[in-house]
Amino acid sequence: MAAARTATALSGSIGAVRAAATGRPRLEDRRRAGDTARDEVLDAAGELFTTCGYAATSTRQIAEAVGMRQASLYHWFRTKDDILEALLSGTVTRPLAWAERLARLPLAPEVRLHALTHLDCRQLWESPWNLGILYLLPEVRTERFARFSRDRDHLRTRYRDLSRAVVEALPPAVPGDFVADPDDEVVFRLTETLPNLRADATGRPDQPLRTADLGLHALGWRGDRTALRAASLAVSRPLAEPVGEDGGAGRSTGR
Amino acid sequence: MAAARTATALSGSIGAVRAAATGRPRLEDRRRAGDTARDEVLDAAGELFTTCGYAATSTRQIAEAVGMRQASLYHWFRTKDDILEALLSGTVTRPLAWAERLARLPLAPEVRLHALTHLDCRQLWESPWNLGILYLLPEVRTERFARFSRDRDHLRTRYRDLSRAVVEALPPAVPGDFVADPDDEVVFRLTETLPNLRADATGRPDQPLRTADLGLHALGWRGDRTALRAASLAVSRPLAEPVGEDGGAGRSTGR
DNA sequence: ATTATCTATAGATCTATAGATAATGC
DNA sequence: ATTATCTATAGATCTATAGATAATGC
Repeated sequence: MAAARTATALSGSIGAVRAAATGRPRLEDRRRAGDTARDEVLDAAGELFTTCGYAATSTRQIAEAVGMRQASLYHWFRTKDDILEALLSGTVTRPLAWAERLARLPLAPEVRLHALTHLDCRQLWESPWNLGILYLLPEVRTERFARFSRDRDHLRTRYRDLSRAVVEALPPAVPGDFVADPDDEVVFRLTETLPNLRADATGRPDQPLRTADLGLHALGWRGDRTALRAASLAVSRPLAEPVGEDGGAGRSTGR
Repeated sequence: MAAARTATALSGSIGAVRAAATGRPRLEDRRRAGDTARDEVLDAAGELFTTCGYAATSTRQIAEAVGMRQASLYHWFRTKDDILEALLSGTVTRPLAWAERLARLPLAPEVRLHALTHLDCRQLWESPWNLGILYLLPEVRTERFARFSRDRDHLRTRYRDLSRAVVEALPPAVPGDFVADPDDEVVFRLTETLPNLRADATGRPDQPLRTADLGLHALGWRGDRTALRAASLAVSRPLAEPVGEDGGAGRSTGR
């Protein structure tokens, strides 16, 4: 409880006091976000993978960024792949849980979809590193990361189901209307572009909310936007919390 | 003219007869699309970079895929980076040229935008390899590829200018309408998702046309879609041709 | 003479393992 | 005793260069 940290106050991202550590001490001071060494590694790897690329980042660079020796990484991860997988699956489990819970709440379909989009986009937009750009790494489509790919496919299906529900609830289309065949993938597609936007550093702070609006609009939904936003935000807040708030906490950086 | 190729009939992608080659002969037969050895290398690298990743692909693998020795690559490219840059800039010069020419044609803004989107998407969709997924490689945001990034920014600006012209020509918004502030980046964003769609092998064959429609719709344009398509296709056809048809020619493969 | 390939290799890395060591916990 | 680190290194690989060689062109 009283135990003072050897170095910076940076234990956990929230400044909580860390218990005195067991094991041989590091040569260098702690400098990374995360309560465990494992989290520190993930933080450093997140930065390096998103800025320099996966294969282009060596385990030595990761270790240096953490402040430990290269070989010490292997106490926490069996292989380099495992580090990438941990990062990837960390981004998809939460949206999946959100989708599941939203599906069971008694809400209008457009509120469900809007809330999911908003939550998902906010995570992509505000997480410490722009992890979304890792999705398209060719390496990721390898058998090695099949589990992650499957999870992401599930998420896509959630989006599609919700989109269909919204489309079915729409008033019947005027014949000759522009979108006779609404594209039920458009919301997911727009969500997927957030990492691009963020990489190009073009975005404004409210991009997640805008994207959620835009998606529903592209789907053909034409209700009262203000009411929709309010309802969606009301559901989002309690949903976002309990899963753990490591995400938006720390830095605002994150090319 | 008569000169028979040593091996397969695969000289050029179109089966044209290649002149007898100067220089020491290869140990292995030709097997790649492309008239010059340089093009063969680009074809192989396109496949490997998009499926295995850039840094994860070694120059030896590229050479093997071409059927030459690793060191021979360096007769055509100074470094491995140069290969990636050639592939990248190959995808962006054409859309830029299209945008430039479209801007000078006397057309309604929505036709210009639709045509550009359609052409650009078709290239992304039909080129032998899914080169679009290379855009997000973290390596690409390095100083090394600044030229490409600048070109792509120009293209984005073209999209934005055209989008603004479309939005300005719209009938004045009904107050309280969903999109009071149309997002003039949405068309470019949707175009950017084509590589994702293609990577996930979800798409239908008319995806480029659908995306062009979808973009205008998301922008708030509500005209006669059939007429728009027809006008856009009419402009697209002559524009697409003269730049050279290496793109859509060859295989239909291309994870 | 020019060109496009070849063989051989230097020098730099990179991942992962083996085993030693310096803390705490019991 | 357990844990988290350290040092040292094996073995594989990778990029790029130097220089030889086998064709065509003049």
